Amino acid sequence: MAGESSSFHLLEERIQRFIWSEGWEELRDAQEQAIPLILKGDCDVIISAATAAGKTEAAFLPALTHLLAAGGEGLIVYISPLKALINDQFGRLDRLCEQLEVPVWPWHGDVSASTKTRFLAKRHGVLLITPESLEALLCNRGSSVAAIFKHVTFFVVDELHAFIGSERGKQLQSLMHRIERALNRQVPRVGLSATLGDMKLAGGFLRPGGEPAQVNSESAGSELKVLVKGYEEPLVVQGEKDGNEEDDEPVTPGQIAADLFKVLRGSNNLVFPNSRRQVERYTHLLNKMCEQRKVPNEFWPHHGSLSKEIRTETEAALKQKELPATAICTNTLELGIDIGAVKSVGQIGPPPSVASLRQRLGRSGRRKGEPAILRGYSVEDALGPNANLREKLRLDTLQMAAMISLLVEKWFEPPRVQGLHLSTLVQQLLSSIAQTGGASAGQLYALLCGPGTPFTGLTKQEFIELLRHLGQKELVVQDSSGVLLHGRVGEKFVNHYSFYAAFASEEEFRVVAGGRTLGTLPVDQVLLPGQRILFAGKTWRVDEVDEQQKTIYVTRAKGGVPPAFSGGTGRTHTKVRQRMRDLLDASTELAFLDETAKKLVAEGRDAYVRLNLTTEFAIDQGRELILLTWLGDSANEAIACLLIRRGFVATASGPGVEVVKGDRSTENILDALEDAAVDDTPPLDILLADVKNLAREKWDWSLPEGLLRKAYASLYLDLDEGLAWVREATAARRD
DNA sequence: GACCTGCTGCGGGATG
Repeated sequence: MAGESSSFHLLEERIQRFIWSEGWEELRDAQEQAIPLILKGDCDVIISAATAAGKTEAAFLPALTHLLAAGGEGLIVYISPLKALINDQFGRLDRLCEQLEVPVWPWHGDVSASTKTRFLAKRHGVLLITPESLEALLCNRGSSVAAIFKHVTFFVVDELHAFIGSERGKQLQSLMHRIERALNRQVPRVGLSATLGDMKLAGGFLRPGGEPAQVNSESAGSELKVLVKGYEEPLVVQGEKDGNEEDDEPVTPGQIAADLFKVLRGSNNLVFPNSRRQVERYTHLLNKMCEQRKVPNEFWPHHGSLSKEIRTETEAALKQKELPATAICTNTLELGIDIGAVKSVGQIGPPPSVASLRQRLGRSGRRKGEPAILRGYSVEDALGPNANLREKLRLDTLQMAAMISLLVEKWFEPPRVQGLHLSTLVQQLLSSIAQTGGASAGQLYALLCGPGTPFTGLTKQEFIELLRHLGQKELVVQDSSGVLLHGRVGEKFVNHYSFYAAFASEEEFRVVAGGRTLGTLPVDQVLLPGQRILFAGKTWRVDEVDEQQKTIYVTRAKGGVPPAFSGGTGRTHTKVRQRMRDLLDASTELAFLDETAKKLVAEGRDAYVRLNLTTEFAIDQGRELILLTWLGDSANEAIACLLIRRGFVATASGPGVEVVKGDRSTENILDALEDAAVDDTPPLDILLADVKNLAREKWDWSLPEGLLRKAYASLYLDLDEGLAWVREATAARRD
């Protein structure tokens, strides 16, 4: 190592000795690159490297060297999205830091108050903390913030991609910013991630307006093996049931479980079936198979609704080396908690995104010379006389194939940094008032919305409008000298511990039909009267949405035909949809598909040709017209809004937009599209005037309508892309 | 027909 590594010699002597004693043969590429950059302690750095490529060491070896060179009284603040990750990192760092005589302080909700008190007395070393705990520190110890963080030398943000695009990410930006403002100096920020689609965008997230130094360590091109198996769920013929409940169960999960049992036993693996319900179903099937064959169980469940004990048990089964273990899990096992390497990753149904698939696959093939193995399972319904467009085109299988082909090309979705997250601005305003004991509107605007701040771009006029609105809601009040304080309601929120999280716990609408509650529905879809929803196995028409009572009133829709597209998982990017269309349009063989999956793709291609989809984009389905755009969800939703504004009932749905025809013809709808194409781009207040239920984030309920529309559009609508499609599509029609 | 994350201060009582 001494001869080849230049960075090794830059490290503090005791750190060098630690590396020798660990028996590391060489520094990893990311570490070699990052050490000289971080060592200087004067710039932001973003490190993108594969899982287990030693990213945390790449940050900490030089950061600790820098800290020791400055006399050892400095503080490194490491911020993690998970408590479990803090516990893991504490174990890894504490051994090294003990030899350096640098204290390591874990700080999250499960950490004892005595540890926290001891840190507050010492204030140096390495602090491992969550955004929520940091928020609590700023809120409750506002007057000491400058003293507590006086000697901070670095912010290290782990799993950066897990923060981008969410309220929590905006909160993190704001917390680091507020500490810097309290100190009146910049603190170098180091961001770590395995999955950043666009380093420039991620850099702008790490520091608004910033351009950090980049360390991009491509994984040494470890080989990827992929096999996708197709399955066809037979049609249930009406009248054939004999009352035996077993007959109602789909048959493909049993077939898939049998395959998993056969190929996964004897090794460690992860299987992602995309929902908690499916996790339960597959774990149950696999446990039964182990039992029937009188072999020890090797299959363990892991998802967010399971108790901590059960989750820990599954993690322990994966970690121990004596017996093989496979976890059936949701994305709880996507982030970097320590479960060791796995042989293969199973994916049942299309993954939520290419980035997520890549993150999942990062758990496999981590040892030198071993390939990463992906086993995909794709299920389609057998085609009957009533098959809808989605089924005919075999869209799930196409999406799986498109995502894998993009993964192989090393493409994945860029981080979604465009969201304004004004919900979090409300939280940060209330928290800043707690921190300072009160502040003027001008001070708060400069702190949170000025140049280089997390909420830059909000005009002073909009800010005043927001403050007025918060005043009406009694979240803030202004005293006679103009200082803003907590209002009666604001006080209540801030003084409860639930205030520290920037994200809301799941909120659901009740679905009511004729005075009877059918159940609850999570609020993640635009709803307006006239829309049809699928719920409890039946189709309904939405009559009224009561946002105060959080209730959706529905009546049975005639016919009972389920919607042609029923929305997918996650938000699908335009690039994925275009790849799906390219695959339908081509005849190339996809080598990673088995015979059944190939047959399914061939059927999709046949339907694509038969329906003339090479040239036609408007597909008449009788009750609805489907506009097949092959765009991402944000563009489709923008197109739906353009039509809603012109009096239609339209919904973004899968690769297109579904428009209810009612008493209007296909020509009427296409005429409206043409009008939208030639008109000026409508302002949001007009575009979203009739759309209800825009509130998505924790504090959205407290925003004035105009800002709520702006916040919603920033995250969910791509009007430019939608309009570009409308113009192109209607131009083709005129020709 | 998705999924995930997080949480303080204080008072009362027991124990060393």
